[in-house]
Amino acid sequence: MITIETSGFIPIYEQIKKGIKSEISLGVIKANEALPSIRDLAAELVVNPNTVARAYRELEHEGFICTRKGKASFVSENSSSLIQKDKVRLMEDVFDRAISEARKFGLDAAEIRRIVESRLKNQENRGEGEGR
Amino acid sequence: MITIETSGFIPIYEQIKKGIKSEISLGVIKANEALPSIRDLAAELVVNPNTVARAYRELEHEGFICTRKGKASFVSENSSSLIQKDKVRLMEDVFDRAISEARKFGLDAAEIRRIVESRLKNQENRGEGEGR
DNA sequence: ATCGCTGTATTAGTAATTTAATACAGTAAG
DNA sequence: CTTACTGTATTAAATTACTAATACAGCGAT
Repeated sequence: MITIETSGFIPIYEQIKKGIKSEISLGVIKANEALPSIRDLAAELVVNPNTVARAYRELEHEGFICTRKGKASFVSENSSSLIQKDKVRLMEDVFDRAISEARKFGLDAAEIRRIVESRLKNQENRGEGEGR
Repeated sequence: MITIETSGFIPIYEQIKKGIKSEISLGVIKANEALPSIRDLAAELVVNPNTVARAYRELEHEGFICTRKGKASFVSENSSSLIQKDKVRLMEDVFDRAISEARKFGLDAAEIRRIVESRLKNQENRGEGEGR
């Protein structure tokens, strides 16, 4: 289930893209399976169909899904390996950003490790599947 | 030195706010010292003065700096303790986001620790003071 | 062919960010 | 007082993301 954060600065179509990648990565949607239709997903997320369409269009352009007009959008055959590479890059990026932000505030490696540990524990206690 | 990322999704005034907080936190600007003038900083960052003014206005509203019209904006007397609290909150937020993103892709705590370690090492090797 | 679903495309409107050009007001030095 | 610097305020324009309404085109079942 994809969750949308309207309060942040991250565009909805980016959140949708990341959400789809996540679901492919987790095997919630498998290769050659159909994604939800643009209109359905838009209704579910309470978002404009065009916003979902943009996410799908970009995912197609990046090779993760392929689209057959009139039928549906499908997870690409080779999505697994693509996602795998993308996942590594994505995660490196995410933590690089977090760490360099911490560095900007003068935290050293030890303090960063401490925070990560504390947040890992904190999130474990608040139930597994909850995004927020 | 504050760096602005125009390619991202984060508003410039937010980046400036974070940059100032960082410099206060690091002691680059100390309590009761004057910040660069709005026009100077705008020229340095190649940004509109209004954008810097907005950052200053919000920082003042949050209590980090105080402004004397006709003179300059100064770092607040009690900025240290304020920043300290804000820093903790900010860092928790940053790593919460990173971790919950990782969780969305099915990474467990061990894998997250491994990535954090690898990125910490990676950034050490690429010189200390570099943001990117 | 018609109906109902799919994705696609176009156009227009709203909201937020940023830019731009000004004008105003306080401070300090000449 | 004049000059030159501070921050502040206002208004308009440009840009971008998102929303909204609508039309078009492909696919498949009836």
